[in-house]
Amino acid sequence: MLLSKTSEYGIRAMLHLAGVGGDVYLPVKRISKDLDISFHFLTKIFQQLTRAELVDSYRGPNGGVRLRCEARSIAVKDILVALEGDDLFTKCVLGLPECGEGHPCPLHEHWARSRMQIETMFGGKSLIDLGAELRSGGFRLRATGEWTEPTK
Amino acid sequence: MLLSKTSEYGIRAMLHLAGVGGDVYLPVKRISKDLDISFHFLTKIFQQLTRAELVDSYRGPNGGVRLRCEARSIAVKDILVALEGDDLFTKCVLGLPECGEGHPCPLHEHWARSRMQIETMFGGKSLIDLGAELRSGGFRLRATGEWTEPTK
DNA sequence: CACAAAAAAGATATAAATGTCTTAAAACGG
DNA sequence: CCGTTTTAAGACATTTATATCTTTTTTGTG
Ligand code: FES
Ligand code: FES
Repeated sequence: MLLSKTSEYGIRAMLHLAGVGGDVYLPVKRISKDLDISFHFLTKIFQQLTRAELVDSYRGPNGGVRLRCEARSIAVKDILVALEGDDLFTKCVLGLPECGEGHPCPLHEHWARSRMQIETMFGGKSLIDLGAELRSGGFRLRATGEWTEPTK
Repeated sequence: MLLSKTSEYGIRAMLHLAGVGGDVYLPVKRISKDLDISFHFLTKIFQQLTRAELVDSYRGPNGGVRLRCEARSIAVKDILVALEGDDLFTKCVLGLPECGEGHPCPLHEHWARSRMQIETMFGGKSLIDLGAELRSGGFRLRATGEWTEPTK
């Protein structure tokens, strides 16, 4: 309910890249196998992330995708904004137009606070940091099995 | 992105009922006009809420729907759970099965905390209280125009 | 009983999200 | 220059969410 499949897959894939780290290109095919996500669907998602300049892509043998060097401090929030826009961080929880103090819905005050906490949660930690935690072990990015650096 | 239209409409309609208060039945037709929501769609939503025993319904002239007397302390969270299940309050933010400390995703610790704050936010205030605030004025439940008690 | 009001239920239509398949373009290696 | 690997792009299929329309059942009123 909270996030779309597109966002879920996108975040998982980006965290996978963050775990690998470095400046090597990882083929989308590889990622889709490692994380058990539909290859073609994931391709579309990475096309969006490439256009949003969060990843570099390169074609041909030894090609693939990797985190952008220039934007290594990107957070999960940036992925969400690139894939879905910033609705989650700006819109009225009841779907009313122009959320603001001017004409609040009955939940506005409460939601505005929650919304900020969510924004901090998604925005507070960089992919770099999350990638390091991932390498330190004990986390997963797919249904079963702990995360491990992809071999080859 | 956060809530479905079903949930948005359902919450708005229930808050409208809470604002009216009392034990009078309000026709769905009336609510749909007051809040500018598709009548037939809203009907389906109230059928769910009736089955979930959050509202009483009554057919025929002077019929309609009203908040259940027995469940006057219901919160927005109860509406959400009735209409969409408790995924928002239990599931992994990345969509992985069996969210828990046992096999956490990289966001688990962060999300688990946010999730609890969201649950508190939606669960903390009763519809009764929100209805009273609504009557005190200054809030809206539709695109434009402050909320007012429906006449007739 | 006849009629109108209203929820309940069912059928259908439309739009959006998700998923799959095919072709094209870029890059590399012989 | 040819074949392979890879992203990019486009076309299509399936499923789910949203929306509308029609029919049935219950209830009250005259
Ligand atoms: S107006 Fe509804 S959350 Fe701001
Ligand atoms: S496992 Fe992902 S939020 Fe708990």
